[in-house]
Amino acid sequence: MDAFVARCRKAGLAVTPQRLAIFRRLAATDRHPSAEELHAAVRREMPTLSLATVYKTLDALAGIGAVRPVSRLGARGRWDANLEPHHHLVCTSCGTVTDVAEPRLEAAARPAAALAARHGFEAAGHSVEIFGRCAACRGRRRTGSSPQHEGRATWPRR
Amino acid sequence: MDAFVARCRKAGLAVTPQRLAIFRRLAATDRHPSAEELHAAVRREMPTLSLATVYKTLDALAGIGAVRPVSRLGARGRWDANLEPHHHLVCTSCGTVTDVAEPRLEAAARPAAALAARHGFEAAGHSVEIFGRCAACRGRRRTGSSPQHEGRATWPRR
DNA sequence: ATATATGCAAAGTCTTTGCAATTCG
DNA sequence: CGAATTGCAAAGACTTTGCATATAT
Repeated sequence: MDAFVARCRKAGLAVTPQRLAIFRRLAATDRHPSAEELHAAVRREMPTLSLATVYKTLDALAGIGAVRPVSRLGARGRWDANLEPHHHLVCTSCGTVTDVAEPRLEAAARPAAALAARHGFEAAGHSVEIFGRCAACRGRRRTGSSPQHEGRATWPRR
Repeated sequence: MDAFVARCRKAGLAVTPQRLAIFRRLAATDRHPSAEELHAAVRREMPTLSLATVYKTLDALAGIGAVRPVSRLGARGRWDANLEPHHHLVCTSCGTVTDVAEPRLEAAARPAAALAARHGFEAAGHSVEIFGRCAACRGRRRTGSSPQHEGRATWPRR
């Protein structure tokens, strides 16, 4: 919690009761709540909290890397007809997703099935998501100088 | 394409021009389009196609495993304050996401950075998504007898 | 004091649903 | 022909935005 406050200060973000409550709640669960679930939960102790503030806060905290979306693939539905095992390079800057087929990555995830079984989980498949910056975005250079976390939940549409 | 038709027939899904066009388009790209992007694209050759049909079709095709959402994590935004490297067991039946920390998976995914670099991609991290059925859903038993693909894009909210 | 953040309400975007007309098997 | 599918329009769900008020530093 202290680290969180320090992080906010360092980034120039005001430390408000709302942000503290939202972060505390998110840090206390591993259930990967949605904005609405967080809102409902935090609201019990802070009944005036608005849903809009939850959205704004998550965005702000993701921006400083204090929090992150569960998947880097963005919040919108995207579809694939490629049923072969393959993995994804997800650009956290522009949001493009590039397929990669790499047998070594297959082997890599092999311990996964055993791991899953230990949780009583019946694994049907897996996929590896590698996130970072694509060639095009690297070429474009970073705009700012402050550390980039690029934790936004969605990206501009193509 | 023949395989697709066979798959529909086998599953008892009617083979309509709309479904053919949507599948053909999706199979022809690796850009992981959204429903709206597909609609726009297919519409050029089939101007009467409605967006609602695209949604219904993707859902139907995912149900027979002919198509799948890019991520099994669902289309809604979910958040995480756990910044430690960890992976996810995603239940394709109820949609719950369980964290797993497994050092061996870390090591195993090491070829990822090199792989990404070969694509001009600057990897910042990765995560492994293992999908299947969680213990609770296995206990609940399958309802039907036909093959389950459970490719739906979203799950009922908790 | 002043720049930021909050809360509200309205607007915007994405997705689902109900239903009559149409099409597939 | 009977069941399934389509297109439309309306409803629903989720997220963002503008702005006046309140708050953090």
